[in-house]
Amino acid sequence: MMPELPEVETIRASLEPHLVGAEIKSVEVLNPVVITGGSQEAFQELAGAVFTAARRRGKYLLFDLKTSDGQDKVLVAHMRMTGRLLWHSAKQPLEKHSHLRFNFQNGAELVFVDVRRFGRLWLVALEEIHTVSGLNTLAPEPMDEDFSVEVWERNIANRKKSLAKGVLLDQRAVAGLGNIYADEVLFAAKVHPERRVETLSHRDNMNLCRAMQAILQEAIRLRGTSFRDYVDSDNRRGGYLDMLQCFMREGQPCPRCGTPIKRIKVVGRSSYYCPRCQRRKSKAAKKA
DNA sequence: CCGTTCCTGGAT
DNA sequence: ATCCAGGAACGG
Repeated sequence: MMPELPEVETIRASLEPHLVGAEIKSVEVLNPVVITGGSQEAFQELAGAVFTAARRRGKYLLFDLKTSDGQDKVLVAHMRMTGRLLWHSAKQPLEKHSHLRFNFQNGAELVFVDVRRFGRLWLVALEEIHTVSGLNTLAPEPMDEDFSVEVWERNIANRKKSLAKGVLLDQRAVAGLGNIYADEVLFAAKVHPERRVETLSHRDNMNLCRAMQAILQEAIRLRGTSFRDYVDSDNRRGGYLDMLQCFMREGQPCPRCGTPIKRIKVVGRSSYYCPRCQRRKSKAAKKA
């Protein structure tokens, strides 16, 4: 559930060795509603194409393809809430809510399954990749060299009245965080989810950036968080669940100070935080 | 710029 | 039977 950057990266990494070099035999569009970019026919015309790379950008998966007539195309996938991309080395009966199936020459198959049908697929020419909604306005990767506290501060400069939680979830401010890791980052940086970003000190912003990088890196290492039913393409669960400090821990003692974790709604999302470690007002604001 | 909408299964 | 979860597009 809720694939965020670490889960999407885990899916990418687990798919890469299977997918790269695999030649498509046929594509079955079982439910065209998940196709946002490209037509049903365009997907079916991928027969003969070969996957050449498995990339990730934020929560988007980018699968490069070379068609049989030499065109460069990209299959873009966003899992949203419940999307799954499953690799089967041999044919299997279609499970419920299967929407698209790639059949490969070697007998393997790749199935896109999504109970809630929020997930989206695009098939675009490589040079048209910017037409994928959200991808063109996506902020830098928090783990990349071109991300820094300066970039972060620049990206949040025009939305000073916004709440910290809302900005962490905004893919135009930083790519890849969702509800789980946003709460964990705020906890690690000791920032209240409802803090207005204009009140954040440079030190707060540094702590936030450091927390993003450290938490995402560790979550990737542990293959993501399987909080309900998230699995990677090989049906494996992630190991970060036990590392969660506040998410889904309402009423349980804060790992730092023992104060019971609170749960509130912020920008329409459940937000878990420690009311003692994460003060709503900055120290400077309280003195004034 | 915030609230609403999409969608289904699981919880109550 | 009703409510709730939530990423991102969309509308007021």
